[in-house]
Amino acid sequence: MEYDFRSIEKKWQEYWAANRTFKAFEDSSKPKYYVLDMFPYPSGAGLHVGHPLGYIASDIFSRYKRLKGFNVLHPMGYDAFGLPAEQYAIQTGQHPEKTTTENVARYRQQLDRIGFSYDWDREVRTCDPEFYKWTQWAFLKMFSSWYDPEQEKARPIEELVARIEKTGYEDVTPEMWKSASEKEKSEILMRYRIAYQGETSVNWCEGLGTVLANDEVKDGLSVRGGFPVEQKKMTQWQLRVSAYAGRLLNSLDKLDWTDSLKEMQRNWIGKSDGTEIVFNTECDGRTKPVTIFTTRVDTIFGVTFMVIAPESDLALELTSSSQKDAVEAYIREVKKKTERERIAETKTVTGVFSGAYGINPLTGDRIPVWISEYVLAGYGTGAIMAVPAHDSRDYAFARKFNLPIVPIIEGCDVSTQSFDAKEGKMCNSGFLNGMDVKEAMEAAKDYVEEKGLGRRKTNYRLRDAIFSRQRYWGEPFPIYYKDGIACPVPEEELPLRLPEIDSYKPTGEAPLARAKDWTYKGYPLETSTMPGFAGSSAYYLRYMDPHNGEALVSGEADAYWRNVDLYIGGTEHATGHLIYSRFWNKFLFDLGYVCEDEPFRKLINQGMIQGRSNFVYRVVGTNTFVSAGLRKQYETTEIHVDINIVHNDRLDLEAFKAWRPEFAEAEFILENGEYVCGWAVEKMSKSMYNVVNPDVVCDTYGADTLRLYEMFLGPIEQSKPWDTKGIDGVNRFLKKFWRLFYDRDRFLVTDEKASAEELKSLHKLIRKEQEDIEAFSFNTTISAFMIAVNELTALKCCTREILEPLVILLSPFAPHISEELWSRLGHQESVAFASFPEFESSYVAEDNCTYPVSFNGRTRFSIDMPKSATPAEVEAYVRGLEQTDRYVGSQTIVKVIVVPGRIINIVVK
RNA sequence: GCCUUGGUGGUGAAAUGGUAGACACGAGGGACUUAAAAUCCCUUGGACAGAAAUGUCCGUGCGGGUUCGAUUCCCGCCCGAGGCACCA
Repeated sequence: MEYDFRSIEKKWQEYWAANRTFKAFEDSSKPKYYVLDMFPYPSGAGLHVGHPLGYIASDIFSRYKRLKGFNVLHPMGYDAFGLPAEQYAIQTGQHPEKTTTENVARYRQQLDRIGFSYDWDREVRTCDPEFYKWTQWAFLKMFSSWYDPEQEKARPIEELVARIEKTGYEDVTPEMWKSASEKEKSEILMRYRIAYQGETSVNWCEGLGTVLANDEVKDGLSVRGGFPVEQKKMTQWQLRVSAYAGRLLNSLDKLDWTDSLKEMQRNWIGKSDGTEIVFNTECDGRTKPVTIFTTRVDTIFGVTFMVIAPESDLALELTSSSQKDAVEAYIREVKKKTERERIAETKTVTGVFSGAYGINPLTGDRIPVWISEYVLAGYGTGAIMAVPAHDSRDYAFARKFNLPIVPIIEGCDVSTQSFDAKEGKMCNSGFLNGMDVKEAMEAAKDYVEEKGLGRRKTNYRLRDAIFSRQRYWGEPFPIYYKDGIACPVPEEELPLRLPEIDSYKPTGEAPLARAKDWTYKGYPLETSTMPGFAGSSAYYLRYMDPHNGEALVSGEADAYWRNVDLYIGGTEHATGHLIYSRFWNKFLFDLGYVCEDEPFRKLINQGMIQGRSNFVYRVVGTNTFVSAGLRKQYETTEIHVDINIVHNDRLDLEAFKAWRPEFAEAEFILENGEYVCGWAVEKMSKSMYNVVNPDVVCDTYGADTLRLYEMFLGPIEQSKPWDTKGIDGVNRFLKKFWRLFYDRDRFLVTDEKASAEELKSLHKLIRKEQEDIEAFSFNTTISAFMIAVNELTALKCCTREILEPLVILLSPFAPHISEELWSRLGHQESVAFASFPEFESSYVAEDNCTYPVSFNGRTRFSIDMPKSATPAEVEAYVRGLEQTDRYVGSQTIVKVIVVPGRIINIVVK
């Protein structure tokens, strides 16, 4: 009986589905383990071989953990709201729900063919009202909470109201509150709510007709669609993510994520410790204190001017009547630029003098105030003190506008560039003179605080997330407007279902504004919808308790599953989803809805699988194609050819002729009787004919081969091109594995005792597999498997004692063939319920081993010693050779270095 | 510019201070077969010497350093990938 993967895989996939083999229960007798994949967006193109890379790795780990006695939660779902479905709806008029449902069905079919151990009873879809009910619920919780900086956590907004009524809060006094109208009260609270509405400069994308979050914009273009993005002041719903900046930064330390990813988040959060300090300014005889932020107060004696951001309200306030026209013209100029232009022009220095002067609070110097776009309104206070001698941006500005440059560090040369380094001795700096820069940085901060001129301040670059989108295919906001006041739709009324609309075409207004009766109790409902990251921010919690109608997750389910132990997905979510999820989770943690303050303990980023395109070379002006090796002799054009008609870079000529009508009469110039195609690594895409569908691999080789091959390709974290060159190797391995059990129709397995050598092979493998899986080095595990199977084949091993554990060991990697052989070994239950075999070192230990002996690193001869010999014993033996051995005897031994079981080196004079 | 990564045969890669290239692909040779497929065996980093067994030298992007010994650790450069980019 040959290894017939087709029938085997079909049989076991049906068995797993029918028996709910991988259904997870809350079982407190076992330790839990939660393995999660980043759920896919179900696009129309279907799954390609890149998607399953991470899914296979997580599935292997899940199955391994089950064998190790853990109760494993391994769910899957779909991130189903979002722009592509809506764009498609605009083009075709089809309801996004219809295309989404179709795409989901296709994804499911493709996923099932690969044999994943998902508990499909826990599937979630973000566009399902029963799911987005909880997205809306979380939003309402954020709406009715504020961030208490003293307790450093979110609290119900009622507590803030109580506090204002009693003692006042910040600049709101109890009297003000008492006399405030409903509308004014609403406006005051909006300044504190975690989910709030506020005017801000937003990324407006005309092409998509919506605003976008910072992580949805790259190089001034929208990530989806690549349309230009401009800055616009608009009133939008926002999430106060910035309040959590410090906590998001600090708890990174305890996460088991890669350093590069943590670093990306640290940069994105962008903490900087500095000082806020007040400069008095005067303008047309009026004075006004202006607070600036700096990380280098120590350079305050080198300040020669100040700069205000053009978007800042201060810009016009500090403009003198004589400079009014110039400043207004400059601000208009700046506003006109798109984000992309501003990025492109970062090297050009622009600015205008405001007409105002500031007073240096330490020196009393009178310095000019300028306005320039290199200062950002959204960071710090939107105003800076400029120290051209020690800041490269200030330096460029001072050079351009001929402002003085005063160095304050001894011996530095600022004739061609600024001296930014934090080293040297201070000079020209009053009481700081003679101090080391590092010392001066602290001394200056202390001084400013003591004199009451300013205070230490930590700033973050992380901005609040803009949460509304003027689109259709997203979660509606459970907010209605009563006399212009935003009011929450009561929780009991959730989900607030997405209404039907006649047409998806953008008309400049939000699509929901066209929906009939989009009202609550006669009041108009919010017409924006939530962004893509809303639904993906807490989905991992929903998997714990997916059918609960009363809560996002019950206290019991949450207390048992806690958080995700292993999360696998791409790095592209580093500054989006992975920040928002952490924020969302911390918020729910603050209110006591979840018991862990971080959602994902360990995170692995799988690399991208790129496409490997093939080319044929058409001789210009003919229908003749020349093989790649000979193309230099002709003038040719390169044409992408469908990789499905190329094998190992050799073109299937007949298939090529049949591929396109225009190639039916094609002629070929061959090398060695074959047509060799050129190749290149490119993004996997339809237009380059390099997309590999996993179904095709499953058809030709089987799912087990696909799984093994994707893992054998190299380390999971690494990006690499898809290349089926080596796939025959793992396929051969599976056939060999099968032949350990079957010689044609003869079942070979016996109950004989295993030999010492066979046991050694097995136990070496057990140890290696355990170590490698824990370290996520699946490619080396598979290598170890190949070695073991080759050894056992050579030994003609056929004992149950060896083969039974071997099947268990293979099952995480190639579950179908393992199930089949497991049942043929006479087991009634799935191999998933077996236990991982125990490693016993006694089988592996060798009696003797050979030490290569080298002198000063050069190998001379070898000695045989028992493996159990200690380094001291080996050394004593070698020194004993001094009398008899011609090498050792002729030299003076200085030192003998022994590494157990490996190598011995003798240092001689 | 800054941060994070990575650079090893024809190819994917292994080895994280101790015999570099495990394992696999591809290639070449052989066995079985009428033939093909499948399967199995041998060779396969480079150079040199030898009839052969075998031996010697070189070799992990480049240049230094630490060490008895470096792909691995340190310093400086070159190249590729990813991220951030007027954040004061």
